[in-house]
Amino acid sequence: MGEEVSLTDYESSGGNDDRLLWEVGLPDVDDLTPLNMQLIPSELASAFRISPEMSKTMTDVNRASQNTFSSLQRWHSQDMASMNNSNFKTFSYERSREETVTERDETDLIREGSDPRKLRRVESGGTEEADSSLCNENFADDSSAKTLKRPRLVWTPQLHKRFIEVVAHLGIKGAVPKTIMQLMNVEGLTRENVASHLQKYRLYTKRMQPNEGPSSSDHLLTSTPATESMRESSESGHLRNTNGHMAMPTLMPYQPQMVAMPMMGMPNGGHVGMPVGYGGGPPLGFHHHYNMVQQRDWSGNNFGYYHPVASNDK
DNA sequence: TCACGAATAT
DNA sequence: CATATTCGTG
Repeated sequence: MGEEVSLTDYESSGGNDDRLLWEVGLPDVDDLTPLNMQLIPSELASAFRISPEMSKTMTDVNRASQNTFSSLQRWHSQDMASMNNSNFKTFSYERSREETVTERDETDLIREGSDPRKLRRVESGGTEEADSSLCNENFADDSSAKTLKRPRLVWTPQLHKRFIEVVAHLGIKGAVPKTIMQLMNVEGLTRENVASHLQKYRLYTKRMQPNEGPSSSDHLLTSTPATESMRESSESGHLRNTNGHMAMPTLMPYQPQMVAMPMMGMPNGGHVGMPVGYGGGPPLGFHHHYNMVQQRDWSGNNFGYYHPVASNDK
């Protein structure tokens, strides 16, 4: 459950700390049941033949924590490569799957940690932000970051959803990589990542406009380029800021979480939200095929690689 | 110099 | 396919 939180803030760049957010509403330390406390009375336990190993010592607890941490940190580093065989990877990967399937929606959009390029984030406007959190880089060890190649980003349904939401709320006009990236506020996400995804998105988007109506199929396919009616429906005007940061806690016009997407494994049925601001009668979310094998679907599941950890979200 | 985005490359 | 990278352009 919430283990993914922010241990990975290697450098939370644009984001403001999520930690605060995560802390809000959480029980106080003393409100929590001590981890080393027995949850089941021994009599009861024995009655149900529950493991006799229930009482844990603080040491045990700590050890467990350590493990958790390590697994969360596993990425960084090329070591990943070396220790690759790792069960770590597999481990968390599988877990994410389970969790994802269930229903958690936003919560974790994220991505891994290391990050090569993002050192330069502060640009126009921003004065504040950055710095403070930037330096973190927990494991300064291996040079890390820059120079390192990060694993390919996998656009999980969550990420994609975020993406769609943001794009939808910026007009066609404001939907450019940098801005999108900023609004998504996902740790580790780079502009390139977004640009690439956006390119594909636009592609699908276009491919759907010209209505499939193969009407006069054969010839003349390119004839109807028209469809030019673009207009951004939503006045994207506000929140744009366009430049550094704007952390974002305040804006986000859209509701960040409306969970429950009906579309999960449906074949060609539902579509994800479509961009409200995209050309006239926008195409809907694209998704591809149906087959749950191992494909990813723009509308739903993907069983991908590492599923990042999370942070983000206002 | 930087960011876009189309074209290419993995 | 899905992503990443390159590269001409504004």
